[in-house]
Amino acid sequence: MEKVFHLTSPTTKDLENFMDAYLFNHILILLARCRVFYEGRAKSQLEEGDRVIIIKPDGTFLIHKDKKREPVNWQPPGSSIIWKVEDNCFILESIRRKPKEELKVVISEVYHACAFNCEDYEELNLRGSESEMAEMIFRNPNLIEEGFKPLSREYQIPTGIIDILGKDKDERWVILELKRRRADLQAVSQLKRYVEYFKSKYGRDRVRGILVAPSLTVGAERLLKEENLEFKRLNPPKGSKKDLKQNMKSKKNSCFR
Amino acid sequence: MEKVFHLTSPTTKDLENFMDAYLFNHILILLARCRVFYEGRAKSQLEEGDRVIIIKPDGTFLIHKDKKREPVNWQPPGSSIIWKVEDNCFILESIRRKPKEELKVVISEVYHACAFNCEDYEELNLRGSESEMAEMIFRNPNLIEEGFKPLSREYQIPTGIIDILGKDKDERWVILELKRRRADLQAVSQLKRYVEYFKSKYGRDRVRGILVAPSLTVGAERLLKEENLEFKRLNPPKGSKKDLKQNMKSKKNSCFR
DNA sequence: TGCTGGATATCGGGA
DNA sequence: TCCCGATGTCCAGCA
Repeated sequence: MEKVFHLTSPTTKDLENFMDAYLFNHILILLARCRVFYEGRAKSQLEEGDRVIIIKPDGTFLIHKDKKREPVNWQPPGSSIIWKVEDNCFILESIRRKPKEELKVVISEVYHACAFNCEDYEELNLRGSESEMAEMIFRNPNLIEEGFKPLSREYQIPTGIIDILGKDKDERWVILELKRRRADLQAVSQLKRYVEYFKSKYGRDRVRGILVAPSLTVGAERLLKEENLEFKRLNPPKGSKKDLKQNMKSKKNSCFR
Repeated sequence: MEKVFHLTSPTTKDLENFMDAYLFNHILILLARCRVFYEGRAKSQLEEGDRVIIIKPDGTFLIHKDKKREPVNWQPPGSSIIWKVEDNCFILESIRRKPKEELKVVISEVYHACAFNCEDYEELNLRGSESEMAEMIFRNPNLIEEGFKPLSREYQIPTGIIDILGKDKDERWVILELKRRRADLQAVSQLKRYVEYFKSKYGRDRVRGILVAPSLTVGAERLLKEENLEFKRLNPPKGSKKDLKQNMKSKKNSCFR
C-alpha cells in the first residue's frame, strides 16, 4: 500500500472520493484557498486566502496561515467531520460536542491534496520538566536546605495543590512551589495562597513558603519579600549535553537512493 | 508561477535543490520518516517514525505526529535553518538565538514533499475576548452595578495590571478582574493580589474587588467568599448567531471545474 | 466530568 | 529587552 496518495487541482468529485477513502485513517493535508468560520467558546471569521489544512485520524483539525506557530483556527482531537459541495465550493465542517463548537471551512480551490498513511509508534521522551525537578528534590532534599524533609508530593488542600510539602530541621512546615523557568508574580501568588491556608491551620510561625526556580522576575522578588516568603535557586535537570549528542548519532539507516 | 511544487520519494539531491529553491519563500511540507532531537529550555528525543514536517517562510518549524492538536516538536517564528546530508540521511537543523534552542531532524526517508506559494492577506476577526468584555463594561457600566464608574483600563500597580479600576456609588475603589470563561482559583488569587495592594494604600474599607466572569469553579467560589471578594456574572459578547450565518453565505465564487 | 496547574507553552502590549 | 497576563489556550492527572 502507498504511503502517500496525492491529487493536484482536484475537482469536487475527486475530493469527495478522496475524503471517502482516507478520512480518519490517514492524515489529510489540503493546500487550498478558503474562508473560515468558527463559533463556540468564541466566534471568528477569516476571509479568503491560501492556507494549509490538516485533518488527523483522531479528529484533530488544523488550519495554518503562512506565519506563526499557532493554527489560525482548529478543532481538538475527537471532533467529528462532515463535508459537502455547495455553490460549487467544497465545504468542511468540524463539530465538537462539549463544549459545543463548530468550524466551517469554505474551500474555493484546492491546489494540492495529500493523504498520508502515518505510522508512528514512538512517544516523545522529554527532560527538564517541573516533575523532574520534584523527583530530583526527593532524591536529594539538601538541594533545598540542610535538614529539609520532603513528606508529600502534589498535596491537595482546599485552595489548590502543593507541589512539595515537607518540614525543616526545626519541624516547621515547609511548602515548596516549583517552577522550571523564571518565576513571576503569579507563581508568588500561588505559593502565598497555599502558605496562608497552612498558617490558618497551624499558626503563622509554624509555616514557611519557598519558591524554587532558576530565577525571579523583579515583581516576583519584591512581592516575595513583602510576604516573607523565600527563594531557592534551582535549575530543572536536563541530563548532560553529551547524552543527547551521542543519541543523535546512534542510528545510521536510511532509505535514500 | 505554480502554486504548489511537489516531489514524490525524492533523493537527497532532489531535496537539496528543493530547499534551495523554496525555503523561506514557500511553506514547505515534508511527509517523512524521521528522528527528532531538541535541546533548549528543555531537552527531548523522539525515535524513528512517520511525521508531518512544516516549515513556514517566517521560520516557524512544526513537527506533527498522527495525533493531538499540538506539534510534538517545534521551533517558533524567527528561527534559522540549515540542512545537510550525513550518513545518507537528510538532516534539518533549526536554531533559535534567544533563548538558545536547537531542533535537529534526522530524516531517513521522504515520502512526499510540497512547496506551497501561500498568499494570504486576511487577518482573523475574533469576537468574545476579554478585551471585548472590557469595552462592553465601559460602554454600559451598569452591567456591573448601579452607579459603577469605570476610571481606568489596564491600570498598572507594583503587583500587576488591574483589568478595570473604578469607583462605586459610595466612592469606594472598585477593582474588576475579568475572565471570558469560568473563573478558577488563579483568577481569585490575581484579584486578591490587586485588592491587597489597594487596601494597603487606601484602607481596608475603601476597596472592593469584583470577579467578573460567566461562572466560578467551586474552589474559586469558596476562596472568593473567604476573602470577602465579590462575583458578578457576565458573558463575553459574541454578537448574534445570525451575523455569522449571514457571513457564511456572503460569497459564492470558486475555481472548481 | 469538573477542577487544578504545567507548558520547550505562544502571543501581544507596554515600559 | 523584560515583564505581565490572555488564550477558542491544550493537556495530563486526579477526585
